[in-house]
Amino acid sequence: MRIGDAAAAIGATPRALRFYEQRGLLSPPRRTRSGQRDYTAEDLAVLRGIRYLLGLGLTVEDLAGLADRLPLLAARPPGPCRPDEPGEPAIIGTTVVRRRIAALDAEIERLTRLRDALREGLAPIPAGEPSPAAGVSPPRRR
Amino acid sequence: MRIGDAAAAIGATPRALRFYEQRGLLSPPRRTRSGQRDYTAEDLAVLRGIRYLLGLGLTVEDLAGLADRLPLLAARPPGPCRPDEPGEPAIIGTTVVRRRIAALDAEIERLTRLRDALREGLAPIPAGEPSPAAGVSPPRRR
DNA sequence: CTTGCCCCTGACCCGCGGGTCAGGGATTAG
DNA sequence: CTAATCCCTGACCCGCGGGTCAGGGGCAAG
Repeated sequence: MRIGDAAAAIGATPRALRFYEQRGLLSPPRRTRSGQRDYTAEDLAVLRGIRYLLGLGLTVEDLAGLADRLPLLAARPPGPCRPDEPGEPAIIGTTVVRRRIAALDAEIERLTRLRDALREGLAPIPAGEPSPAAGVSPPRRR
Repeated sequence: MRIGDAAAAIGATPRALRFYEQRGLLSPPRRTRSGQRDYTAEDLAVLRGIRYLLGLGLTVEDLAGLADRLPLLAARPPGPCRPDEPGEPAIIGTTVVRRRIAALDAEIERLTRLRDALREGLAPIPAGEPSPAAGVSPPRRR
């Protein structure tokens, strides 16, 4: 299956598939004699898993760190993950996922505070220099 | 007052001050004969207002749309804003602020759903193409 | 006069998940 | 054979709030 059809099958674009490959989320698919990418059904399953996890809020970088487990996840019989089972792909419960949840929590709290401050109305503008940690610019990770 | 001192006084950088000026948040300050920017106390007050509102979550673009009201806000005696008073700078209660609050609400809800899905554990990967509206990529405004 | 710090403008850089183009080759239908 | 459609790589683009550099001028102290 060539890249255009594969992309359409999972609801993505050819560009996205090449991008995932470049970032190491997906092992490079076979090529035809003329150099065109040829995706197998297993590749499609892995790609669906990638899209699913991205949709859950994980980043491309997160998934690059889990790349070796992604085929296992895709091959696993459907059903909720049991992180404590040995042999589970253990995507959930990994450090990456816990960190992402913590990051989401922090971001949610930050936005909630902002919204409340804005809703509260305009308090007097503090005279001194605003605390630099007040974060006028969004958090630059790493 | 030259730009370095002005920036230090409000807890920003010279670059940020030039940036606000370029984006129309701040009316261009006077220049010395040699072309250096010279900030007055009123300029500093407006700048503090800008930093404060940015810290509340408004964007530079939002403030550019309110630029004419910012000096009024800075000159106003301190105290909470009463949006219904005539003559108030009426920053709060303007369309811009309501839109920003709505945007924050939407973003908070989106992140909350993501976090819950991630916390929930790994549901089976849906077989079909993931709904393209599921927003694997963050919302591209406008 | 020199040294050292400040200021000027213009231009490119960041993260993130790709979109979009440019220039060239492959595949397929008619 | 030709035309249409696909695919390849490499490079630049987006928003956002500035950071950082490059190359040149200003200004005060010693």
